[in-house]
Formats: sequence, structure tokens, C-alpha cells
Amino acid sequence: MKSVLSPFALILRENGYKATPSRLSLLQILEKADSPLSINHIMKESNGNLTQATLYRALESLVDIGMVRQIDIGHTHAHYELETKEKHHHHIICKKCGKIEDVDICEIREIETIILKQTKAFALIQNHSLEFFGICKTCNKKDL
Amino acid sequence: MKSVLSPFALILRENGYKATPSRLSLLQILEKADSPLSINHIMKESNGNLTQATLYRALESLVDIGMVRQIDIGHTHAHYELETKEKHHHHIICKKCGKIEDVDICEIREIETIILKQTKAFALIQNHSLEFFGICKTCNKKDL
DNA sequence: TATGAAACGCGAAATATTCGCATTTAGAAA
DNA sequence: TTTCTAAATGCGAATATTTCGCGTTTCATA
Repeated sequence: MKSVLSPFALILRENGYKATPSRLSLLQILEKADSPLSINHIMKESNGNLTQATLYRALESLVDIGMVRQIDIGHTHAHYELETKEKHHHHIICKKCGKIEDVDICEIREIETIILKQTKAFALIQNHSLEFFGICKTCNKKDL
Repeated sequence: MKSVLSPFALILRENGYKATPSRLSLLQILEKADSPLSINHIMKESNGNLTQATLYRALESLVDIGMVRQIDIGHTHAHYELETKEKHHHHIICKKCGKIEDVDICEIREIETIILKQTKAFALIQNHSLEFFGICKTCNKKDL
């Protein structure tokens, strides 16, 4: 009886990584999330399926092959989000309360082409970060 | 004898912060730098003029009023750069060797206008992060 | 189903950042 | 100029975040 590989498992193998329970469980957690998650958040979600060291190592491999995106939302620790071609997006973060909203516009690919034409030193661009920081309407009202 | 205030000192005061030696010295270090600096780097440059705690606190205030920009170049610690209207720019970072080059194009202001029209939750955008990650030509050759 | 490289778990080490509190200081006010 | 006070600093310790070493387990290939 041959088991069917999940799409996630398939991608992992294609990239030379083993489809381990840790990685699959991490991917499932990220898949359910509707905003970038911190290490602590992921640990709690995992219900003991993930060790801290394993989580860091799993994230490293997934970021490496582009399945996961590491995001800096202005804290002293990173956040992580599933990266898919269809849902590629960025964020706007409220500096007061931390609220996060997705930003779907991304004309960065075009800018990347221009950059590669201008640069003398770089051969290729693999990815980019783009986040916006501001004040949400709720916090803005409170400040008057 | 009235002493003349430096431009940096003036901006600090306008924003309600004291123009202390720590802050001015930090600003001078950042002014001389040609790429975003880490805490360690700044500490070394400062030749004992800055304590670690003071440095973190100084950076916090300067980032707060927009004189300094905190930049994530994909390490586990932040980097800092002087922010000026005239020289606003972004970066492209080599994932292999860490080389950093400035990217001068920035059409993000226009995107910000669009975002504010689309969003229901956000009142204003104060700043943004945008960095590109890729491979420099030197590292790219080595990889063949 | 045996095998080896890759991944894991554990605990400790290394980094990075923040905090508490006593002391000093910038800058406003007298 | 001198006085005064909130703000800023220095020091050392605490906290938070990330990485590492190493013995054990497991995935995936043959």
C-alpha cells in the first residue's frame, strides 16, 4: 500500500529535503495562519510536536527553498509566513497596536528588472521584503 | 558666548529630545557609514563614548522621530542607517557573502497612496522597508 | 529490510535586547 | 548665571532570541 504524498511533501523532496513530520506540521500551522507567526506562536500551535531547535532548523530549510518567507514586522524577533506564487503579498503594520493587514499590490518584480539593469555588482535577485508601517484608524482616533 | 547648534541637535530639540553627546556621536557615526551598521559595529566605532544600553536607547529615540532607519538585512540582529529625505534609498544584499549595494529607485510613495485608498483599517503610512536579496556576480561565478 | 545521510531531541551556549536603579546632565526657568 | 527637574546615562543583571554539539532516530533509496 503506497501512501500518497501531500503537495508539501512533494515540494520538499523535489528540493532535496526529507518530508519529515516536523516540517509538514510546521507547514500546516503556517497554512492555517492569516498573518505572519512568531516562533512562540508556532510553538504553542504545535502542541508539543515541535522542539525549539527543530523549529528553527525546519524554518531555515523552508525559507531556503522559498516555501516560507521570513518577515520583519519591527519586533526583535522574526515572523514567518507561507509563501506561494498565487498569494504573494506584503503587509502594513500599525506601530501602536501591532495590527497587521495584507497588502496585495506588488509591482516589485518590475523594479527588480530595472535594478538588475542598473547594478554592476549583482547577478540575480531571488526575493525581496516590503512592509509598510503606519497607524490604524482605531489608534489614530484614540490619539486626538 | 552662545554656542551654535548643529543641524542634528536642532532636529532633536524640535522633536522634544535632548541633544546629548551620545545621540550626536551616534549620528556622526551613522553619517560617516556607507552601509547599514550593526550594534557591534557602532559600539566599536564609538571608542567608548557609548554604552550598550545607551546605544539601544538612543537608537530607539532616533528611529522614533525618523532620523534613523532600522533595517533588516536578514541577520538575527538589526542594522541602522541615517535617514534623510534626499538620500532615501533601499538595498540589495548578497545571500552568500553579505555584500550590500544601495538601490536608489523608490516608487513606493506612489504605492502608499494606492494602499491608503484601498485599506479600510489604516489611517496613515509613516514609512516602509524594502530590501532585495540575491546573489552578487562574484559569488555567482564561484558557484558554477 | 538494510543502510547512510539527514533530521531530531535535549540541554547548554552564544547572541541580542531590555530593565532597574542610582547618578548625571541638558535645557528651561528664575 | 544659577537653580531645578525631567530626561538621559552607566552599570550590571535579567530576559529574550537563536544557535550549537552530540547521541539517537528516521526518511528514502536500493
